[in-house]
Amino acid sequence: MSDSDDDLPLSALTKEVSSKKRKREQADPEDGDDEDFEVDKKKHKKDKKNKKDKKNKKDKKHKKGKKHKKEKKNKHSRDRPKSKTKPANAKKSPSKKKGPTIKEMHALKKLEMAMKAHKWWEAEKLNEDMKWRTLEHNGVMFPPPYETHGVKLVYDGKDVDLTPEQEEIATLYAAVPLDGPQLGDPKTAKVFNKNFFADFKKALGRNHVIKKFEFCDFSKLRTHVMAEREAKKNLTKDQKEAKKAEDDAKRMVYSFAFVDGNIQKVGNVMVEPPGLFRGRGEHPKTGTLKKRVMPEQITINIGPDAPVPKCPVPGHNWGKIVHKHDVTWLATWKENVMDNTKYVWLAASSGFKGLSDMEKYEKARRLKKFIPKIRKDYEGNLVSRSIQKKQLATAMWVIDRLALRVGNEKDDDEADTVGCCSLRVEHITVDHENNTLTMDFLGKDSMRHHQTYELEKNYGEIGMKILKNFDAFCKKKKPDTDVFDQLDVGTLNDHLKTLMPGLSAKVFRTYNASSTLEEQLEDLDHDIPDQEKLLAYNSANRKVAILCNHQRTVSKAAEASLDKLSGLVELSKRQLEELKSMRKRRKKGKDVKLKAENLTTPEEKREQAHLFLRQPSVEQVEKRIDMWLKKIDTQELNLKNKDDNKTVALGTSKINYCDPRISVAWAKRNECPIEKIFPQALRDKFPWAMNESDAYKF
DNA sequence: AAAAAGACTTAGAAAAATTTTT
DNA sequence: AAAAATTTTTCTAAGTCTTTTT
Repeated sequence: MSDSDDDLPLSALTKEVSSKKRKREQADPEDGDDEDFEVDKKKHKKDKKNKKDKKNKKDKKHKKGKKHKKEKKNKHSRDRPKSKTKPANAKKSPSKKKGPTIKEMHALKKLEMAMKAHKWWEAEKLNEDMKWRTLEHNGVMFPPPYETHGVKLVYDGKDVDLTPEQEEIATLYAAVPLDGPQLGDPKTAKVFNKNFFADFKKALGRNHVIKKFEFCDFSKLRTHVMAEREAKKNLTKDQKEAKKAEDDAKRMVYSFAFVDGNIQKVGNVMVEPPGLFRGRGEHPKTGTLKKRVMPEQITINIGPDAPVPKCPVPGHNWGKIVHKHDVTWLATWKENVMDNTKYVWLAASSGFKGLSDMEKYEKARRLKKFIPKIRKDYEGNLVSRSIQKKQLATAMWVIDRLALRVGNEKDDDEADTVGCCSLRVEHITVDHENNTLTMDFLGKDSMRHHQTYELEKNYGEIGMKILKNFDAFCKKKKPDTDVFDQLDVGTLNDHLKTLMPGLSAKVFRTYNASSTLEEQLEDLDHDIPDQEKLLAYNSANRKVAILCNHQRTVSKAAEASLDKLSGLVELSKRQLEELKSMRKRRKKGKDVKLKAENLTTPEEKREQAHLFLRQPSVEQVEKRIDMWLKKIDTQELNLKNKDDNKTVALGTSKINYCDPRISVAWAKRNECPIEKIFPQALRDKFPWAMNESDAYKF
């Protein structure tokens, strides 16, 4: 967007975009179907008339928006830092200068307000399989073309000249970290290198000097990639800001769509750039070249009356234009590695995403009401004479009580991971002595699920039936055969539908997570610090994350910081001991070691923090002992918290599983500011939940 | 009926932004 | 002011489940 329209109102802003579009000429789609093309032509004829209609609509909307804006403003001045509401002042002071210029800020601010003004969750619903009436957007952004750098790949000790295409692939390889999840693990690295080299060779063509991966030396390229990264990091603050502003400006054009006349944020604006496929775990295709996506591969979904955006790649055009009212994507293409369909969607804050999210939580609440009936259903069938029924019942118990995913079948060219229905005998251990069931398998994203369940202790008679069933299902079977050989996901979900309309296996996880959060969130003293409220919230959140097996790998940095912290605790404890002996000495009137005068390094200062400058009284020493006891307490608590959290990812359940109204209600009841527990993105994602009453029950 | 395609949600890693410590 | 630590956002892979095709 050019500078000139930064200060225009929203209606004018969009008009400007549209008029740009109108000027553009739509070239013939290569093999686009005739029907679609017809519509485009018609649209061009109608364009002028449409413009008028649109303008009227927008103006109306704008007025309506204003009313909301006022309400918003009041609200915002309360919960937003001053610096954001007063950009005019902040702008002048050089220290506070950040993000877009004030002009751009105005435009963005307006867009933001317009988006927030539209309460899509209160709007009238369209009929069942229609997601939109009108849809306008500016297409998708493409990654910039590759720029060659001329740094050489060394083969068998000699520099090799590569074409730009070849150089690009080699450089992509050089960017893969040697200690990362792909190349850091010898087993994965082997597959990665094999797949990469197969594609690299294809790009090199026949009879190229490069024949063997082992003779390729990427170190020059690697150094180059590192240097570029470093250079980027070392830009001055101003340079970084300028670059960010420039990138944002380019992105801006593509960042918004109009759905039924309402402005909405687009999610993944840019088509995925070329790269080396980084599958998780032992993925057979890891390292495969993910090719650059050309406009001809892209299908655009847009309203039949909306102007078709111009393809931004010179000399190219969109593959196809469609007007599918029953889907929510703006663009789609086929990715070459797994042959999967990729989409451009609206952002999480949009009505498209939000509406179905709301429905998801309502469905989970409905399940809560149905759960007694459902349990009755499967508990009876746990002892059915039909193996099929028994397996179905047992699987339902696993999904209900252990919160496992359903476990669809997977292809041979995917990582070998499982869920409930695809569990194999090798994943199960039944312990008849303790009456426990141990599951050890790789789940989604190849995350290990390793749990021992105390079936008798925690689930009594039902638990014993489950144990017996697992034993029976695994007996006399090879380790690599399915536990539930008589059951498939389709059958299971079909059965669930008979128990509750619209029910499927995944709803259990939502229900389970949300009700666990509600159970675990206790009401607190209002006058404790926010920090402690947050801790309480996180501990409830952690229970949910553990239930759902949401994990993260401990980064090196996290490991180091933990070590450092435990070092600090050790130090404090040593100092405490020293203080105690100091007390003894002072009681006997003996002198104690004093703090050195000229402590320079931080370590020295820390080491001697407990010492005094002159001989202390016994009382003074005792006071300090108390201080140190408290200090150790906080440090140990802090350490324990971090340690408990290090392998657990709290975010996933917050974003995807926990009904946000539970959190909002809790925050209200406990006078905990919502931004302590929901960062901006979450507040934007759940606007429909932000005003929930404090009495909300899931 | 089975397989494949399609559309959408869910997921952890990595990058970027922000806050805290030095 | 720089660096380190921590939090938040972005990216895209990997699931679920429904619909369409064979």
